[in-house]
Amino acid sequence: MHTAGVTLQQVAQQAGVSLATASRVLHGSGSRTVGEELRRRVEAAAQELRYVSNAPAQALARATSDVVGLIVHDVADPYFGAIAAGAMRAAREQRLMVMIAATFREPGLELEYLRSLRAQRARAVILAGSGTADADATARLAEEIAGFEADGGRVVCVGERGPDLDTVVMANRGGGGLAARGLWDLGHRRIGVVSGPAELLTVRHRLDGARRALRSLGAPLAPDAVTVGDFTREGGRVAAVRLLRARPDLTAVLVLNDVMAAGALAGLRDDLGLAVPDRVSVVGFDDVPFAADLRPALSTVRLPLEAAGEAAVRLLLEPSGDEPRRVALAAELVLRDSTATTVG
Amino acid sequence: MHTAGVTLQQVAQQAGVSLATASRVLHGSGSRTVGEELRRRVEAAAQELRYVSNAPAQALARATSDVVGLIVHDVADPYFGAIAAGAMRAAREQRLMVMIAATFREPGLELEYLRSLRAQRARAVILAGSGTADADATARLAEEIAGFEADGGRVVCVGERGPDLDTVVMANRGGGGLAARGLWDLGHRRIGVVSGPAELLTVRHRLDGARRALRSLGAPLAPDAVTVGDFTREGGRVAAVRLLRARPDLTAVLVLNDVMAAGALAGLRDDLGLAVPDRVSVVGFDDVPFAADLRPALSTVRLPLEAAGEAAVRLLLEPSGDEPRRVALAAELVLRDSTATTVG
DNA sequence: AAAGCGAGGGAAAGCGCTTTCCACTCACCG
DNA sequence: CGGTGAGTGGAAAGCGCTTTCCCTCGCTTT
Repeated sequence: MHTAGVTLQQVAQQAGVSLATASRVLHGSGSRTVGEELRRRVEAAAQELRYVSNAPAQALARATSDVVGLIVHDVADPYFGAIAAGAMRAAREQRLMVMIAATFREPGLELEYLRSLRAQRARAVILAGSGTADADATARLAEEIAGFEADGGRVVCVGERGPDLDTVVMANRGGGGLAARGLWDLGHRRIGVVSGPAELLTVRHRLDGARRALRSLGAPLAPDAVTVGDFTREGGRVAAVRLLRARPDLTAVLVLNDVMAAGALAGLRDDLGLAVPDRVSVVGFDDVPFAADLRPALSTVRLPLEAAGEAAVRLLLEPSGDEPRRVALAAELVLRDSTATTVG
Repeated sequence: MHTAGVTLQQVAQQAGVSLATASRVLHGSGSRTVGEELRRRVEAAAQELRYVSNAPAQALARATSDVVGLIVHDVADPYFGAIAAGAMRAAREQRLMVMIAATFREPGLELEYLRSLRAQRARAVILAGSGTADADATARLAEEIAGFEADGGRVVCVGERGPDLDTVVMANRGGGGLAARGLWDLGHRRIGVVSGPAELLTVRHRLDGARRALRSLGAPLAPDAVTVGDFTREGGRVAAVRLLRARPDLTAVLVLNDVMAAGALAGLRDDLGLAVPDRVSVVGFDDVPFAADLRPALSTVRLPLEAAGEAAVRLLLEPSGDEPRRVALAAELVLRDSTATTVG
């Protein structure tokens, strides 16, 4: 396999120059120049032989590559899709190749892929998606990250993972507060939360932001006003139904991501027959592309997902300093049709 | 960069064995066995030194790698998200790494990424997303594909690209027919189509399937009943509005993908004030995850997207034969709430 | 005019790994 | 008992490229 490839050696021969010269013409890193005549000959030969350089060989000789890894939970999730799109756009400008790995939400896989990327001698990896509160998994990940960096690679996170890592942080706490206050301003006093798995840091922060805001507003979140579901559409549906059965007095619910919110909307309508927003207001989180197309159009906390992907790639290019770098991205509350004022 | 890595040599030394033996223990391809005692020592040493193999070096020595490329139009598009998810799941089982490249719908980029993957000595590449009818671009792509295969790589397409390529074909024609007949069976006689860019093969086939079905039903599609828009939500909205302004007598419209259909639904409602499905029925194409969450829930032609991604990876693993391989995947019409019977 | 210099070219030493040979050790058999 | 061959271990030749070091050459300096 892959035996038939044309080598630089052959190009050099055909051009009547040395291997070194051919290398300098075709992949030269600037420091050395090659005379006009020879340069022309080499380029012509490469063209003619349809030479394609051998990236692994280059990576070996240079001890670095143009590959950057992107580890996400799920490629089909619009949240990660948006981040990935931003990252790939930025990567393209830097002529980097992006290698995406999906963990399907298994922390073990995350570790495995990080190792694999390390084996690839990827120049950097972006860890997108929330870290978990599982101390053991976090420690092993930290160890692997340290190893990766020791090998000279860069690691940047999108979303909180730990204080020593370069990260693009999105305003999860801030967004949670924004949503809670937005609901409050609409007159809502009995607000519930449909949360995701508590071990996800993102979820914790969002919930925490909402909780604090509500407390400072003088209406602390009751324990039975929070319910947990899977971070999927179905999880959102089930949890929302459970929440409103337990607390039928709630007039508004904050759902901690849009995909779950889509499920919640369906559950409230189809399973419970509750009108949104007349009977209960719903606010989502993320503002994924389809949020505006749900009916009622979903009010949600917008996170600059694509920008986060781009920021991550930019961060990658800066050498890591002594201080961990942080880029903070703000959230914004987008009120659409799933929220209404209440007299209650 | 990447200088600090532990090498196999060091592991061998620490274990007191030769490089060859260490290689056989750690990456051995089965043909040779190593004695119990030495094997144990090597494994212990690797563990202790935290050895991580150098994939580029392996790729160089073996002349093959574990990377497979996946070229899509847009990672944020749920259509590709689903295909990618299927592919990654299958790849994982085979311990392959998937490298995703997004072309953002520029044919030139597709070529560039294919070259780049070839340079990486990727074991295979999956070309997802429709080919184009542009003969020049297709020819240059074919040439690059031939080069890739000459180097020993495999190429598999998802969606029609050319008769000589191994491909996973989805029933685009069949699906178009299904949708048309479905609408017909609901009593619709004046049916329009919101199409995507005509140079996309997928679009052509879908349109062609609908056209044929309608013709055989005795109600050929009038030229002014077809309108073209961008393959995006906004493109769908604009085109649908244009179509129904030009042909207000239409009682049903087939939109050639779900993302566009979401836009069409919005346009018909907000711009034109036309009730769906009472005044006009809408059928989409693909059945992306959010289709059921649109209101009215979108009737659509379901394509087995994840299965297609998986099938592509499986196809990759089979050696390419003399005959190009084809895997055909069926479409299915899913009737939800955006379609209704009409009295005609 | 001798020395110094910068620029362009090539030889060759790796980069870290796989794999082909070759060497050696033991049964085991004729 | 030499011969045979299976089972193991190691030496070493690459894989295709980058890069250091050295050499030559044509000029400018003093």
